[in-house]
Amino acid sequence: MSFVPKSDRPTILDVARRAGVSKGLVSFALNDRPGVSAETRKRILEVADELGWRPSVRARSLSTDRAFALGLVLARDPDIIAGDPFFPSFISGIESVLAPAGQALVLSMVEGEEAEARSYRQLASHGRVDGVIISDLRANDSRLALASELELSAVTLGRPDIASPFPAVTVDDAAGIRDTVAHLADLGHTRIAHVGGPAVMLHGRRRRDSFQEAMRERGLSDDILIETDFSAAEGAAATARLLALTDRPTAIVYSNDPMAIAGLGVAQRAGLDVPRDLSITGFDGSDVGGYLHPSLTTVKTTARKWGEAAASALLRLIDGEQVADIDLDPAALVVLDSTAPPRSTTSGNAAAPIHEGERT
Amino acid sequence: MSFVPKSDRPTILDVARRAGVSKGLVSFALNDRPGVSAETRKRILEVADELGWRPSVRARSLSTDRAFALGLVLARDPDIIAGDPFFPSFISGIESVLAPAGQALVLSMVEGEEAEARSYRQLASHGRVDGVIISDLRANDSRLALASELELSAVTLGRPDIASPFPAVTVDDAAGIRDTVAHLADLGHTRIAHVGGPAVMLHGRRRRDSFQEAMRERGLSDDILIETDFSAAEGAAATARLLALTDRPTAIVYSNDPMAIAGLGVAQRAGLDVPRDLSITGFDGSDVGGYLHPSLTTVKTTARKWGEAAASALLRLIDGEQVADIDLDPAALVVLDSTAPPRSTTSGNAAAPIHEGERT
DNA sequence: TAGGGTGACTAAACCGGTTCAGTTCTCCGG
DNA sequence: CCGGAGAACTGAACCGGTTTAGTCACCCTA
Repeated sequence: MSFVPKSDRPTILDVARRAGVSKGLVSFALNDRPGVSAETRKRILEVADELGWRPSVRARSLSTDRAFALGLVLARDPDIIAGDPFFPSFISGIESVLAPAGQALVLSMVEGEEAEARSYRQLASHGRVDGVIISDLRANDSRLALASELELSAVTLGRPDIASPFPAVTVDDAAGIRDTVAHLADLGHTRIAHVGGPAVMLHGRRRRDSFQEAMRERGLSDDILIETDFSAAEGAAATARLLALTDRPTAIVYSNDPMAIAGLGVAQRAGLDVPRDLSITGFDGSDVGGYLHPSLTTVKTTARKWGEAAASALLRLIDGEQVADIDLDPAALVVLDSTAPPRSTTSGNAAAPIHEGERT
Repeated sequence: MSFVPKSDRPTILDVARRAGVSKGLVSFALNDRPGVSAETRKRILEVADELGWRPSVRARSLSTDRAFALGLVLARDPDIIAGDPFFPSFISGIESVLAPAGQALVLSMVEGEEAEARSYRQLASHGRVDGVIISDLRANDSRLALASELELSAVTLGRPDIASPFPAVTVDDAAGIRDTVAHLADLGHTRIAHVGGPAVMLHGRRRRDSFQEAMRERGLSDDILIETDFSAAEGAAATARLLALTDRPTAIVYSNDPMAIAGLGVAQRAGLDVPRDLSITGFDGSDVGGYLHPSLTTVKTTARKWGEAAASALLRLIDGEQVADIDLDPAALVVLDSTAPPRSTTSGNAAAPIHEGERT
């Protein structure tokens, strides 16, 4: 009859017995609650340490009705997210806050708004998360009401267009767009187009509005606009349409990098010299943009910081703190080689022919 | 004294009382266990449905010692992941299996191997997940032993180079590389370079080995190799070095798309005409590659299917099933415009000058 | 010296499931 | 007609924490 070593991790009861107290007192000591004498607390913590005891998240979860986890639901087409450098950096920012706090991130990637709502409901009803980060805000976004209904805490990325019970963590990308327009206008461009994201997405709309505002301020016409779904495919299609215009723009401001890169390809395939025949700018700063020929002038946002700020705000909110809106450093224009003065400031008709051996 | 409506969700006890049975029996009925008569089971399930009862994941978690969640730990630099279209599609594939199964995905993004190990330990000790998907396998990967030690179930993406207790879910990317080399050789290329990922990563190494093998089979020299970290930056640097060779290659096979795109930019900036002076191929098939000028010949892997297969294999494994290795459809070459016959098959010295108005 | 207040601590209920040891009832064979 | 097996079901322990009500010793005050 040999001694069987107990392989299981110690529980609060092991600690209590070893310290000669009740398990309730161990719980008090651990959670810094009053009613424990200083020396007893010390002894308990020492024993806990000695035994290598870590309280079970599951048990705490059941008794405190908390998940100790945050949720992020992404509802965009994976192919579009794939081109977007935002989320990996953003998530790594979240993670850097969560890991030290002993919290976890539950990620859900779905397609379509119904699946999105279902996902939120599932996270809530399964008690998987205590709060959610609401990204890619849409106009009149139903997720605000949904999160309230589900009694989830939440922070929004950007400020909603409707009354919101949740703190917003914001980056002023309007500044980046304004700088972009100013940069192009200073170079001498007057016909500037904007290829934007879906207007139903607030940041898509905001960038478009900022574009128009900046154009008007300069006395330039603000109506060469095309709305897309943020995909490279639609960015390419939009570019083709713009280049086919009789009085075509000399510069295009894209709302993200994948579209700008696709647009660059389309322009080059049409025989245009970028930036001499056409200036191009992106948004969100992908790594690869800097290595294109020409390298891409873009607006860099600080996705990682955004993730950190959102996660820590949400944790504080869940802890019952009052959390105010947070404004992060504005997005910054990075000027590289895809922008230059238009070929001829006065007469723009010396441009290269639009059509040329296109394939596909 | 008014009646206070009970806002909380029903528990198993509510169901039991309403059905006139003990809560144990409700549990049996729910889990399809023997010992419940057909009509009683029916009644219980009806009552459960009527009350809208869903068993609490937390409570089940505590009593069954299961998390009902899977973990994915990504240990690459976020900037590198950002350029890689693989993970979003992969994750969406995972999700499509998990959501209907009532399981969740816990995602962790860290930098460095120590942080990676810490993350696995935390997931395990907090009981956050029942199993993990091990991606980006490395040579002699310590995570296999770690997962065993932590008593986590696991599946690996690709076959490890050491004995593994876990099922592998594999895509034969060797086929894609072989096809790529065959395609280039058929076009008449003889000096073909390979810009690969880190050799410590098995898929980086595998692609390189496949490249060398395919080259040797054709009787071509297989030693123009550069190893990188998969980043656009190193892809660009590698390209610059290759172009500076006295007898420079007429084609470059890159191990992922971001490097190929960066390489394309470098070549063009050096005044080369791609594909006439230099053919270029990518790997993994980013969305944007198809819109570049020239559009990028690449190898498309089915990331989404990979995610589905890995998740469902892992769920079955956790359920105690025996799971065999799974081989998915091999990666397929997609020929677009970035590959063409070399300018001159016999004498290659009519190439354009390397240096030209470079900025940055 | 009784009464009241306070600090330290314990016992037990509780969170919402699962599981196991029994209990009851029915049916069947000898 | 009795004994035993098996099906259907119950009651309670259990998972590992938190929380509340209550006990006890001690000190201070009138």
